Amino acid sequence: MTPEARAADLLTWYDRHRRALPWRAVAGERPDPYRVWASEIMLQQTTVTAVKPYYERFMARFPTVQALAEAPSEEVMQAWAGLGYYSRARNLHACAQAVMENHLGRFPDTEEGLRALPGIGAYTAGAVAAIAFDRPAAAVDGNVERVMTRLFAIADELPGARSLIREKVLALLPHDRPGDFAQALMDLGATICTPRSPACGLCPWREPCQARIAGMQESFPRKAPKKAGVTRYGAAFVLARADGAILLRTRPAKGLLGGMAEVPTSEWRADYELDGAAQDAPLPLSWTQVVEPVRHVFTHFPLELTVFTGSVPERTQAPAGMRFTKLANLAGEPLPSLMLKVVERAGLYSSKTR
DNA sequence: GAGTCGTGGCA
DNA sequence: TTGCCAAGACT
Repeated sequence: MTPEARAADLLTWYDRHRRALPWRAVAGERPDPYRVWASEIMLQQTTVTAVKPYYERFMARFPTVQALAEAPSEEVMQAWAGLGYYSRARNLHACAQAVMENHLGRFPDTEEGLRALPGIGAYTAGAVAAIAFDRPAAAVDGNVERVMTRLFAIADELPGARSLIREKVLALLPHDRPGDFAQALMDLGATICTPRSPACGLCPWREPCQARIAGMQESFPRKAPKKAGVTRYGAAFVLARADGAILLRTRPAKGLLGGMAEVPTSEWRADYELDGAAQDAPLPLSWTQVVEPVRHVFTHFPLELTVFTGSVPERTQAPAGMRFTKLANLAGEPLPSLMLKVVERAGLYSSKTR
């Protein structure tokens, strides 16, 4: 079977089974590059289910690349709060500004041009070029890696196998409908060629699939085992002022939770000693330890924060570099999920699902 | 190439 | 409950 015929089988399947997604143009209509790009950034390492509500709110709030570029960064971070990987939001904002300043408000329509923008790597450049501009580009994400390693029974471990996978995708690219081909490959991976219990019986590529023929579909792709991180510990201080405000500060722009809001905390270390926690408090006063600590799991380490609560009179001024925010205005702060958990554990706030 | 960087859902 | 991981980029 020729590569063209193989691609045609996938496109036929796609025409029947394509998912309707908020950022996806209806068949036959030209997608908005801004919306395609924004959705691709949000979808990096993030499930469709998690992205949907964020995407809708984000588009309502920042309808155009110009609106996004002109927005204050705190507002962008607030809109992203809870989605994770916050460098994406910082790069997203920087990218919008670069598009306005260097590209007259239009996204570049080539992989190379897109790849040069902040936050756009090999995958996203290919995806936007293909989906938004119908360029014959390979968009190799986790779905595509899974589909291709199975189709060709590629036993090399990831990420080493990426270049080979990319070659395989390029060899299959149809000269018409490359955008649909990219989306079809991802839909196939997301709905049929799933990590566990793939629905091979429904797959348009079940016959040529080398992994399925060997009965080994679930053993692809092969990945090196990742090592577990060491748990870190620390203290978090929830200070309530008599007027119903709590003490917050902004984290440094780069690094973990960069640019996001937090309650004051100690350092987070594997050997943190709770006995001396009072010395790490933002103010010297009578702190009350909450019995059950907040547990949170980051990608590379688990964290256990012991929460301390305290209260101060209404006239109290915030220490340098910190601020008091009314609980009623907490939703306007760029609080990551971890910090929402901390404030909830202190008994001061109850957040609905974001 | 390997480490950093979030979160929530699910088996 | 614990472990795994989802449309990756950057250093």
